[in-house]
Amino acid sequence: MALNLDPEREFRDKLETLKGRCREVGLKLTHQRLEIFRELALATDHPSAEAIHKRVQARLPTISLDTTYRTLSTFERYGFVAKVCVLDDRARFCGDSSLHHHLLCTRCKSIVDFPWDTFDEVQLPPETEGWGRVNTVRVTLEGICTECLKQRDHEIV
Amino acid sequence: MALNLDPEREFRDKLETLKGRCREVGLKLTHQRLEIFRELALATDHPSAEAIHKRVQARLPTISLDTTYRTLSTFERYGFVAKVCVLDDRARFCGDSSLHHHLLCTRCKSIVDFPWDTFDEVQLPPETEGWGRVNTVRVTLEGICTECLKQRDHEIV
DNA sequence: CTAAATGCAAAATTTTTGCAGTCCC
DNA sequence: GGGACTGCAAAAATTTTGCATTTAG
Repeated sequence: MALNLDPEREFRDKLETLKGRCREVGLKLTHQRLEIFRELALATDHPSAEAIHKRVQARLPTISLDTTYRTLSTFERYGFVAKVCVLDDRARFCGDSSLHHHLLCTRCKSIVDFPWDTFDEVQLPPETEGWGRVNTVRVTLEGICTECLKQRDHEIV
Repeated sequence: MALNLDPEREFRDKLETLKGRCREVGLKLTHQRLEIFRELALATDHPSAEAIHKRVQARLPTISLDTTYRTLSTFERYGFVAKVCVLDDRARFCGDSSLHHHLLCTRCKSIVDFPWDTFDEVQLPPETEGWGRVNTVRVTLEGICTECLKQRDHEIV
């Protein structure tokens, strides 16, 4: 959702950050990695590894699917991108590693980000005390998006 | 977490519900389905399809893995069990279809349920308005459980 | 120049499917 | 008894890996 008035500008900033991080940890910034990162940073639809691969192929026709997997895995390990789960079979990815939550349409599997500032400071319930150290709070709202509600009226779920 | 003073008793209640629901929708209650349901209803660790299969094999040595998959899929379609996502590769299942949330240890991948009564009536942020119809609110707290914190001291995440 | 990354092909893993026989209702 | 369900085997789908070659730093 996070309004993006100048996506290209924002992308350039993200790219600078990426370059810096890669230098810090000794990762090489190849064409393939660069394009995969661009695709994810500019995408708003949380594509799967295969979808990312197809999109990147438009710019780098020779990129292989396994490199896409390897790169996503590497990026995820360093926190440059995030894996999002859809209760489906394939993983979906997110170029925005800042804190946000997800709206998931269980019919068309679309995912939309949304912020929830007041929730970010919410107090966790007492039942979670003693469990360990909580690092991230992820809220997923499941439902049916307006598009799908329009299309087919009232089926089951 | 939900304290279970008499799991067998509670299981019998769940079983009656299952029988009723199956009759309603015309599903046959086979040995295989019964044992898969029992395993999940009594489990607290959100096993994978393969783990469920192995456990059920102790009682039904001839049950096949594909039947396990088919049954879990059927049960999920009817809402008798739930699929839980671990950002890992394999799906994990939950025999408790009532409203609750999850604590996920990113190190050992253990999942613990917890209730959050005050949260259940929380007001969603304005950014979600107009998206569509929200059916479920799922909160996942990611972190490191005490067991893992004890074992290996302070590694990266 | 050198270690790391890529592409290819092949494998591993997880999940699904067709079909003949079996079992619940 | 009849249609739904199971087991078997085989396939499909997703993700990972070994190795020779290429490339970034």
